[in-house]
Formats: sequence, C-alpha cells, structure tokens
Amino acid sequence: MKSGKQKESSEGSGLDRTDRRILRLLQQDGRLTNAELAKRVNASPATCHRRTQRLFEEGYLRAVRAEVAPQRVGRGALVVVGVVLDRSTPESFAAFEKAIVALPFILDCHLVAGDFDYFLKIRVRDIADFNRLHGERLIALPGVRQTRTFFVMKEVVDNAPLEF
Amino acid sequence: MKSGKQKESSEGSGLDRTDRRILRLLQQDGRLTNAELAKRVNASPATCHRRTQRLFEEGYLRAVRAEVAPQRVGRGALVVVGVVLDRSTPESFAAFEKAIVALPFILDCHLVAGDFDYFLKIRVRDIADFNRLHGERLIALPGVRQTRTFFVMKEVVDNAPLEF
DNA sequence: GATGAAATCCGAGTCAC
DNA sequence: GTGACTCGGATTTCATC
Repeated sequence: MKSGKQKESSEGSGLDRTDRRILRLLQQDGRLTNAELAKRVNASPATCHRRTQRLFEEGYLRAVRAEVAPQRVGRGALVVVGVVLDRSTPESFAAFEKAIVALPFILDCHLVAGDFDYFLKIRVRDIADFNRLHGERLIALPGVRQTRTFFVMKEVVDNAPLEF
Repeated sequence: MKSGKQKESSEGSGLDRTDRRILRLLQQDGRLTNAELAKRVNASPATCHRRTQRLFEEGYLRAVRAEVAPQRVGRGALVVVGVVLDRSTPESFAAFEKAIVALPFILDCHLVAGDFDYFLKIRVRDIADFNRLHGERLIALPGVRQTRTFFVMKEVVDNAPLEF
C-alpha cells in the first residue's frame, strides 16, 4: 500500500511529483539512462520507463536535442533584430512569416505587441556576415519597412532550461 | 588534388563531413542510438561511437537536453523585455547580471549595443503573472532605469536548431 | 592514427503478477 | 507498482590498413 499520492499537485496539469522530477532531470540531461533516472526519482526502472513514455505521448516532452556549440561551428555572433512592417494586415504578416521560416539562420521569430512587429534572434559567423545577410536577405523580406539591429556583446544567459 | 578525405573541409574547425553529419543528426534527435547514427553516416558503430565521444570531449556538443512543452507546465506566455540601466559602468552591468542569473523565469539575457542595454526573454504562466513579476522582481533589479515590455502574440520560430 | 569486426556487458522494453 | 526475462545496442578489444 502506498502512502497518499499527490497527483494534480500544484497545476491542473495531470503531473505528480515524480513526473515533474523526470521532466526536470531529462531537461538537464537528455542522455540519462532509464536505469539512472529511476534511481534518481526513487522508482523502479519499469515504472520510470512507463512514466517517461507517457510524458512523450502526452506531449509534455516535445523532443530531445543535442546542443551544438555555436562558436565551434562558425556561428559565434548573435544578433537581435526588431522589424517593422509596412502594413499591419493579416496578409502582410502571413507573407513575412512564410519567408522567415525558410531562412536557416533564424533562431527565433516572434510577433510582438509594441513598437516593433517582430523580434528576430539570429546567429551568424561575424558582424560582416550579418551585414551581408541584412542587406541581401532581411530587408528584402516581404513588407519590411524598417529594421533595428542590436548586436549582442555578451550572452549572459542563453536558452536556459525552463523552470516550473 | 587527391580524392581521399576531407578533414578541415570548409571551416578551420577540425571537422570532416562525417563529424558534421553526426552533429546535425544529434541536434535533430538526441535520442538516436549509436547503431542508428552509424547507419545514417555510413560508418561502423565503433567508429561512430568514437567520433561522437570526441565531439563531446572537444566541446562541439555541449549537452543533450529534453525540451519540455512550456504550455503543458504552466509557462505558456512568452515576453521580451528591453532594459535600460541608470549608468553604463562595469559595476552597474555586473550587479545587474549577477541578479539576473538568479531569476528562474529568465530564458535569455543578452547585453546589446543600441537603444537598450539588455534584452530579456521570459516565460511565465500568463500576462497577470508577468505583471506581478515585473513589478516585484524586474524593476527592483539593481540599476534598472527603464524597461519596455513586448508581449509575444505568436511564436513563429522558437529556438530553431542551428544551421551550419 | 584511424578503421571495422567481433565479443562482452548492460540497459531498454515487455511480460506476468 | 514490482520483479524477471529477453533482445538489442553500447562499449571494449583487437587485428588491420
């Protein structure tokens, strides 16, 4: 007999404490073996395996990806770009977004409320490389009225694991 | 020119074509088994294993992390915040950065050149949650003169894999 | 110095309970 | 949820180029 459990603990998310620990541990190290994971969450390997599978099936875990060090593959420069479009119509937004997703150097593209329409986060080799891409690719995107470039001088925190 | 191998191919990075394919494949799916990876890059499992280990040891692969779906764990709202500090002194920057890294909801914090000193990328439950954090935590950070908030209305691309 | 074949070891995945 | 069992992959060894 198990002492009382804590499903639906703090969120209405269908996760108990064990599920959350699995998520946090795999977020820190996606290569953890199921055996090791089981030890860390105080469950049997079989139980842990089923839990993890369920977390994937139900969409709590989206993917597992290796992180490549940008500096080591010639993408050491990070740039944030604010974009303003000519017109704020659904067609204008759609055309811009369609063009953006085809660009390989775009890490983030977010539609925002405020003085800009979009913020882009871009990785390139260096500033010279960015200037070329900016002139040849970015200002040529459909409906772009204006861009403002913010070169990143120091990456204090980049893509930190999600806390929850 | 001899048609043999292609170390030092396009970068001065010490990576040949096989290494690059390993990096790209693991970036897409960090759970690939070594056996499967070996098939995809046309190498023996032993060779592939050695290559992958070397890529970790030499820092090309920084980590493997599972991606938790933010919406499923109560972090469905994304916000970009531009920050301006009171003074542009090294001490001022250092104090701000030290305080930032202790905040759990910060995904990105980048020192930039331009109209802002820093850009923050933040995940929270909802706008109400952000307003509370903004009032209680962000404007209370050391040296903050002004913040500008950009609520993300649509995540067009978020944390895309690095192309290289 | 890097490779691939083979041999061993250990965890993933599945079963009955 | 637990324990046992099987299969396949991870990891090492070694001969070879």
